[in-house]
Amino acid sequence: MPKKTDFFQDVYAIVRLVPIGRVTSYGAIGNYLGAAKSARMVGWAMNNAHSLQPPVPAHRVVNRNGLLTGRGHFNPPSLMQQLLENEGVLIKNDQVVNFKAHFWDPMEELKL
DNA sequence: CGATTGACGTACG
DNA sequence: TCGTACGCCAATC
Repeated sequence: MPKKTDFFQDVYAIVRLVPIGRVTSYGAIGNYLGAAKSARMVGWAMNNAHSLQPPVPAHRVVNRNGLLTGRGHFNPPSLMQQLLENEGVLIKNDQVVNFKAHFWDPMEELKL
C-alpha cells in the first residue's frame, strides 16, 4: 500500500519530467495525481523539494495564472525568472509570456 | 495537542 | 469583472 509521502515523490517525478522550455502548474500536477483540490500540497512539496537530490526544477512550476508565485523561495528570488529565460521561456512582470503555449500538461503528455 | 500558515484552485456574490 | 470565502493536507508555532 502506497504511503502518503508517495504523493510528494510523484510531484517531484512530474516536475523532473517537464521538458526544457516548458512549464506546468500546481493544479495540473495535483489533478494528474488525483488531488486537484490539493494544489497547496504540490506547493508544499516544492518547499521540501529544495532539499531533494537531484534538485527538482521547481522554477518550471507556476500557478494557474502562469505567475511565478514561488520565486520568493528561490535564492535569489530572481533566479526563477532567470532559469526560465535561460530555457527560452520569457517572463514579463513575474508572469510567463504566452504561458498557454509553454504550458506542459502531464495529463495530456503522460496519460497517453 | 490545538491553532495557524502556506510555492493553489474553485465556487459564489 | 473583481473580491471574498472555503477546501485541501501537512508542517510549524
